[in-house]
Amino acid sequence: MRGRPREFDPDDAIESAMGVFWTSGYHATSLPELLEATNLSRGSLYAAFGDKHGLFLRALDRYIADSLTRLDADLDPRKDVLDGIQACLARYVERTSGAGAKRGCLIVATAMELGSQDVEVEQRIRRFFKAMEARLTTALERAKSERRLADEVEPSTAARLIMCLLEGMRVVSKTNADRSSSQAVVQALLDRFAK
Amino acid sequence: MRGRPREFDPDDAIESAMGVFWTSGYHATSLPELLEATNLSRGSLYAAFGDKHGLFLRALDRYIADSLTRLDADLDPRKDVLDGIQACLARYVERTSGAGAKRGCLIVATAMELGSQDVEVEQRIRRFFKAMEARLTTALERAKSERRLADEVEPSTAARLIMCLLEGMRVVSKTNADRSSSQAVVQALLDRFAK
DNA sequence: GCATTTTTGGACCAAATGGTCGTCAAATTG
DNA sequence: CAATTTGACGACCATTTGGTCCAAAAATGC
Repeated sequence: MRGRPREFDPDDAIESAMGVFWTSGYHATSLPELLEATNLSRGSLYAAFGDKHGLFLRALDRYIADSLTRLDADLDPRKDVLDGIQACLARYVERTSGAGAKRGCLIVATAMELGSQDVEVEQRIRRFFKAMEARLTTALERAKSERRLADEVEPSTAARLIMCLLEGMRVVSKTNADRSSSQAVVQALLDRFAK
Repeated sequence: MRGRPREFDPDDAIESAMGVFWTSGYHATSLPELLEATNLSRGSLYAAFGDKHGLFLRALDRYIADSLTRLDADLDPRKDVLDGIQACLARYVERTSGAGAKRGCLIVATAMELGSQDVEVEQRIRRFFKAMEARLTTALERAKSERRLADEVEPSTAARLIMCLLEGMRVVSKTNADRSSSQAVVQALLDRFAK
């Protein structure tokens, strides 16, 4: 027998929970906040996700998946490589300006808060950075083969550099958001690395 | 009348507290942990520092002061500019390798955890980044005037770029520490910006 | 030695924490 | 419809949280 079906959509709940974790971080988010955001009762939440930690992992997975989806869209191999990279950088400029800047990035915040204490989280963060680095490397290798990169620029190193730069922008812009300065930074980067 | 003098050194207590906050973050650090690390009783700690938050601010101030001191040592205007910048970068490579990498950076962690919720913290973090950016800018301007910088490199933009890159390295290396890769990144940076 | 001042340490507190559980409602299936 | 499975809800729980307070001790200055 199937029994009574769920009244709520787990995906919606995860999405809502993600928003709270994103805004407040893991430890600073309390169960009551999660319950209010998801419109769930304690019982339902625990039945569906195990516990706070389990729900957090689901929310983190969602955030990571979204990020990689966007990255893949920007670096679409059917588009012009440099345009793709530029689009990717532009997205980060956008995210490090205005209201979005203050909210920061769930991945960066989680890496710093739990990265070295929670193995399940650590795995996920590590994989994300590996994936991001790999995608950037692929794009840069393509650019290189098309002779669109400055000489002596090694794709995998440049990929790591760009990744670090972008994540660092998210950190700094948490308190020192400045669109034009972010803009100038990525422009300077392109000027130095692209032909 | 003077009354009974303190039995402990507040600076030592701050130092110990800083270590705990550095390892665990603000919210994840409990009073008992702080008491054990500082060897203080509740009463003494509250009399001396007000509350957990007050102690945290003192610890953060200490960490920031130490960081700026090191930066000033590296970028000493009496030394060769490029050597100074190189030393500064090398220090970050060191800090993003091995055990230190997992511990991360208290400033970055705090920026992400409290940067947009705690005004006193926000101020301190903002000032730190401003200070770091200013010092890098000054150094780069000096390099520029000595014609040691690649043409078209604008000091203040490059300073912001380097700062973001370094802080980003601390984020990424929290879970993906790799000395040779950090090394390669800063080398690539220098290759592209210095003459 | 005495009075005063300050520190110390821990008992104590209210509030909030994450988590469990039992009861009732609801939908499905035969 | 009846039986059964499952979900929803909120009361309840032990623990831990950050914080207060007070009695005792210790060092000072007179």
